[in-house]
Amino acid sequence: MTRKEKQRLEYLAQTFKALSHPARLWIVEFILDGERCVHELVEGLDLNFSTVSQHLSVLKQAGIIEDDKRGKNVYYRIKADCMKTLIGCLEEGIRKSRYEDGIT
Amino acid sequence: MTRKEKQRLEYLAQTFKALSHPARLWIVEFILDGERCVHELVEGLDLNFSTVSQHLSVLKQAGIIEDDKRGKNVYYRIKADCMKTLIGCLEEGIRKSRYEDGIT
DNA sequence: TTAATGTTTTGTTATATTGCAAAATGACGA
DNA sequence: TCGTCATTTTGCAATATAACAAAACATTAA
Repeated sequence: MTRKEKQRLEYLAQTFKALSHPARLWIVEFILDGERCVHELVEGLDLNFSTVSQHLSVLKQAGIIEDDKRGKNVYYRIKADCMKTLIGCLEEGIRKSRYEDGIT
Repeated sequence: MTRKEKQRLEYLAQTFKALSHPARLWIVEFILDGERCVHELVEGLDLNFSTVSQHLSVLKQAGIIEDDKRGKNVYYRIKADCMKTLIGCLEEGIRKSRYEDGIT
C-alpha cells in the first residue's frame, strides 16, 4: 500500500467516523432541510451545549457541515451535498442486507 | 424523538462506525472484486491475525460482509451490495467539498 | 462600559476501541 | 488418533471518544 493510498483510506475513515454517532447523524439529517443555530440543535437533542458543540466541530472538521456566524448566533448547514444520497444509500443497502437474513 | 427513530439512528451510526477504520475500509475495497480468505487479508494489511479477525467480526456484525467456511479456510465477501456506491459517493462528495476550500 | 446571551474551550471522568500475544477452537491429513 | 494449519477468542495495555460542568469568548443591548 502506497503512502498516498494509506492517506486516502485514513481520510475516508475519518469522514465515516464523523458520521458514526447517533447525535451527529441526527444533526446532519435535521439540517438537510436548511440551516439551524446551535440552540435549536441542543433543544432537539436534549444534550449539553458543550456536548453538541463538540459534535458540531467533529462534523465541521470532516467537511460535512459549515457554519455561519450572524449576530449572536452561529448557524450550521450541510456542506457536503452528498449526505442525503449517502445516508439513503446506506439505509436502503443495509435494510436489504438484513432482509436477506429474515431479520426484518 | 421516538424510540424507533432513536433506534434507526443508532443502527445507522453503528454501520458507519464499522466503516470508520482504514483497515476495515481496505478490507471492504479489497473484497469488492471477489471473496478472499483471512490470510490474504492479513498479508495485505500487515497486521496480526487476531487484529484482522476482529476487524472482520466488526464488519460482519454490521451486515457489511459475510463469511463462508470451506475446508480449513474462511472466505469473506461483500454482503451489502451498496458498498461500492457508498464509498464512491462519499469520496466524490468530500473531494468536491474540499475543492471548494481550495485545499486540493 | 457593563450586562446578558449564545457558543466554544478546557478539565475531568467513564467508557470504548485498537493492537498484540497467547490460548482455544475446528477441520483436515498422516 | 495426533499433529498441523487457519482462524477466533481472551486478556491486557495504550489510546481515543463521549459527556458534563465550569470557565472563557464574542456579540449585542442597555
